Amino acid sequence: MADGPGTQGHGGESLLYLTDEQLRQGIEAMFFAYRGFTADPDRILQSMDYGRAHHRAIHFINCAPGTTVNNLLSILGVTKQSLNRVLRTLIGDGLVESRIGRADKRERHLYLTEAGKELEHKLSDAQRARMRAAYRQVGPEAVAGFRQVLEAMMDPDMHRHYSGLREARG
Amino acid sequence: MADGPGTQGHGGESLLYLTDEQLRQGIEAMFFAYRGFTADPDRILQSMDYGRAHHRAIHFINCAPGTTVNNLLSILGVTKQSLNRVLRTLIGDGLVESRIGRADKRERHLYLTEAGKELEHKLSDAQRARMRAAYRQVGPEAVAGFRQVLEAMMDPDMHRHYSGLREARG
DNA sequence: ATTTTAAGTCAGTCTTGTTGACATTCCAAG
DNA sequence: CTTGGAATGTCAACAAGACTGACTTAAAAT
Repeated sequence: MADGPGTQGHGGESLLYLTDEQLRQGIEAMFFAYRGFTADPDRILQSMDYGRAHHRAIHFINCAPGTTVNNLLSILGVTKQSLNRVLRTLIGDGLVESRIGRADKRERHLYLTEAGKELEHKLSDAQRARMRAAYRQVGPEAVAGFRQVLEAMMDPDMHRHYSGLREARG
Repeated sequence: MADGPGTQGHGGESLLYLTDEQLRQGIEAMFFAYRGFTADPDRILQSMDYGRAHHRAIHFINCAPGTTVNNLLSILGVTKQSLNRVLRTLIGDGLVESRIGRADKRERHLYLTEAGKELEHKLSDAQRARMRAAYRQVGPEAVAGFRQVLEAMMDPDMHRHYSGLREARG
């Protein structure tokens, strides 16, 4: 506990970046940044009676068209009851289409309709705009470091989903 | 829309890190990483009938002892009513002390009690452990980049709070 | 034929956000 | 001094979105 600089038992390189104070700053930065990260889509969603839950569903259905409910469940890390409430409204509003699987008729495969794709674009454009501005401001090396830290912070299960989605897209 | 590589209008340096696909990956990484980021404290809190909101309040009261309710409000970005419910349980459980301001008797100044400090340590130790593991894994340059991107992603208001807290601690 | 799996539903609870109404305190203009 | 805002904080009621648990239906696997 309460590690100071140099108490890591290593030697040689500077370990200043591992002090409790540095870690605390990282924690706060993560907190404030995540708020900024979700702020723009949240504003759009609020004006149409949707919430962040709808955004997440739309995002991952768009990434992996034809995904099953079960698969989406494990990516989002929520219960099926919780997801189902969201999905029901999205299907009812004609943003998502649910097709019965032809191989396994128990499964429902999820797709965005044209209206769904339109909303997805609106939301991700807003989010990407902020991300792009930040990326452009700091340059490619900082972005590479950013991504490395984020990946290292994920739970192994989440990292599996993350790389899975990346590979599926090439 | 749908920027490809090199459509930024700049020239020279590689802008591959600004493609829509790269930005999309950054968005997903942020989503999954934030879940990991909060997972450990969430587990601790769940076992004691508290939630993430309690954690946030405790964290920032610890950073800025004697802060007023109003100040905490603007940092956390919630309504005073929402914060008040959380604060009431924390005060009732003896983790936070609320002292009436001597200059302005409308204000309440907030402090952690010994029990409050104990819980704060437990929570931040868990969160720092994950952060430290990630930091150690990727090295100081990546960490510097991580912090740069996070700062660039914050809303200006949030960035003000963030630097404010940093300066207050030296 | 039985069991397991995928999906959906209904009911109830909890956390945490919201708005609205209200009490207290401060301060400044009359 | 008094009175009328403005600021601060509290109480009450409600909504979104997460959770659990029990249950149904249909299809697949054994």
